[in-house]
Amino acid sequence: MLDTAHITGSGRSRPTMRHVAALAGVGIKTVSRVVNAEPNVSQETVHRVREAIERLDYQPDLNAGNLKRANGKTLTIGLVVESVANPISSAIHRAIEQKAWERDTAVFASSHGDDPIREHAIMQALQRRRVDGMILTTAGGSCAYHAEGAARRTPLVFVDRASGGVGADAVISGDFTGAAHAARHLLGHGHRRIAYCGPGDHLGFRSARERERGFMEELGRWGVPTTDVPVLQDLDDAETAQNAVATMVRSGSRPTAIFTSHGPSTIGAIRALREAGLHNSVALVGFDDFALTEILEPGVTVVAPDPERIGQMAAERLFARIDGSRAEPNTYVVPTTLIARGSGELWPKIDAPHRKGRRLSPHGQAAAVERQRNR
Amino acid sequence: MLDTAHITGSGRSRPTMRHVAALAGVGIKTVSRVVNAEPNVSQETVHRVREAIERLDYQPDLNAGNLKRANGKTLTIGLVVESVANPISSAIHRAIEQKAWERDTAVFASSHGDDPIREHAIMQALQRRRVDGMILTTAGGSCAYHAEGAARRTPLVFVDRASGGVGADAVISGDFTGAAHAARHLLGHGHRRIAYCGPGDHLGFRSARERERGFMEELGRWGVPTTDVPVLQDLDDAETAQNAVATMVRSGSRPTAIFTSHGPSTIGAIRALREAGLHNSVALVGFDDFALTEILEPGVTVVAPDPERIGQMAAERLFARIDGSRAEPNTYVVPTTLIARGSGELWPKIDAPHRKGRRLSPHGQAAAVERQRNR
DNA sequence: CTGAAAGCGCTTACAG
DNA sequence: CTGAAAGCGCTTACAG
Repeated sequence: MLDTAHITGSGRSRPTMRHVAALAGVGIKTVSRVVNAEPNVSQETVHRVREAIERLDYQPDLNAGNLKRANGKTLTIGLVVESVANPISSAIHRAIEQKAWERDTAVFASSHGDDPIREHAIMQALQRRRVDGMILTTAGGSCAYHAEGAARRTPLVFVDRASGGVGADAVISGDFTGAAHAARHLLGHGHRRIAYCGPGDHLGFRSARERERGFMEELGRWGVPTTDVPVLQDLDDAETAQNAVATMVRSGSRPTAIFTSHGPSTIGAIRALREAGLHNSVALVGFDDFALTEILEPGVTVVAPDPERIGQMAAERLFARIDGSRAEPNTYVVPTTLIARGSGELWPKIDAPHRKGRRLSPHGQAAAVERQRNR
Repeated sequence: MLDTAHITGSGRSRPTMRHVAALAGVGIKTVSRVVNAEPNVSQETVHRVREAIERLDYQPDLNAGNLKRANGKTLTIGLVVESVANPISSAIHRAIEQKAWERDTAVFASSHGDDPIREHAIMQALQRRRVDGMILTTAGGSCAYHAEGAARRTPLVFVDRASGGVGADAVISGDFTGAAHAARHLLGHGHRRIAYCGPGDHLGFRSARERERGFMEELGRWGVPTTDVPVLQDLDDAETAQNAVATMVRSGSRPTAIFTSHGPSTIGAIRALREAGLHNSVALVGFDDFALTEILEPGVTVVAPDPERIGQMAAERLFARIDGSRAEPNTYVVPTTLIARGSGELWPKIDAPHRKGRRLSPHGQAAAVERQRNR
């Protein structure tokens, strides 16, 4: 008997192609043709089959279809990030999803919370689900070899954080160039004593190191010796950053400007400067952008990454691989944008021998939001 | 021949249970037992099979397994929201994903951009993929009947926006109560002339209307006639809101306080008040919370929803349905929290006959962040 | 403790 | 233009 609908207990069982075929009075192959819009079916048959599909509210089972389908594709991909709630990750997600939608591909999204074990478990699960490919912001750690293994079978693209030696494409922000741009911007506004504040690199991410390098090398080019740079490291969250910056600005050798190399340290620095009443005296440029920074006084000058572009490119690279590309794995760098909002355009107020007597520039007025592309 | 690995062109084909069985010298059912940790396999056999799995790097195909599996579950669910990049949605997503992970369930996430057509297409696609259930922030529109149809076959829970008449569970914010709380807060600080600013409800969302109702009714209870309330509607984005509020505060009958009923209108109001130099004179309470509101001066008092809790509850409801619950569909309301940061604690500076001569309360000093649970 | 047969809902490769 | 047979990689229901 075909009609098992009324004997299965839990919510009538779904109709299958055979139900449709029986109702339309055709073979299942004909139903398959209609469902997949294949040619060589008479108008009238198409019509009858469509009617049966409608009547039964038939929905083809994609998973069953994939099982024998020639190309072996499931039209699904997996996205694995630290947290899907992170603003940058979710912007990346949105962009990837759009590209995927254009290819009828669905996106599994999940968070590993920087736990390499969980990252590995998630990737295993995705492979068991036979995703066509994966996009990964890796938790790093010492489990890179897992990714290596995965990449052998399933196309893999790294986003936002580098591939850590795994032979796969990666799409990341221009950390080095962006940080150098920030340094140049502050140097150009007369600062020579500029503090570096950033997170630790205990997770082994390249980003933090690259930002520090970019910052330091630019200072070096302008003749500022590294030993003259106050460095606050391991500021992993806003509170730690706030305390550290507060201590620093209270000290004798207060910097005239601060570069913060990630969001939390920027927020901490903003708070510390406000609390000390120095937010209009000590210049600040932060890496990473966030909401409301333009409402503060002064507005916060930032080096903004471009998560939409990162997501787009990652999706493009992944789909190219899925389509069979055998090109050498490459790392793609998406340029950042320096957005001047005021805090980064303050001229040194104290200890500025090289620009003695120079006053605040008009940019210090905060309102002008000029955008400069970094090269 | 079993070993087709070296003859398939595109990246050696994956090993199957039969490959493992052949290598271990057992039947495929035995491999199946080991993979699924079923009992009644000798220690030694388990060991041999495990070794073969390891050697071949075998990964069971979950989709194939699901095909005949008794319970018919795929251990996947779908999340459909306006945009996965929206902070509230992504926080909800994170919470859902956590609950799902505990059940070995993977989450498809996608955005409909408030397009009902796309919403429908996404839900269709999810059903073809045989998700066990769906969580939906609906685009509304007139396509509610689609959701109705979907809910008949696949468990469905609405989040963040109400179900619009579809007989399904919903988990939403306490819009009415939260807005009433905001009104009460401002009334309690001496305000009687309080403006309402919010988005239009052209999309048919209940939230906007509920927030307006909650606000108005509370005013009514305090003896403020509705006709005395300046109302700015259709402020769908920050820019529109900024212009409208700017015009309003320049007018003769400026309100002493403003309630903004969603994020963009709050941002617009903040900008307009700052531009007019009134941010320390006109009180402001906004619905929805966002980053950095505590750094502004004064800090922005908000009625904050609880997306984590919303996501958790939505997942709990969905999984209960998936597990067979036949309870009456219900709408669950997650309470909001009023976070006092300064802007909502300003006392009226002009036109405050009922509290003549009363000065700024100490709360007006901004720093104190007191949290009050609304009832 | 173990495995051969049947079948999940489709697609493929054919034969009419 | 159409459909019967075989098979995708597993699980189920049995029989040993």
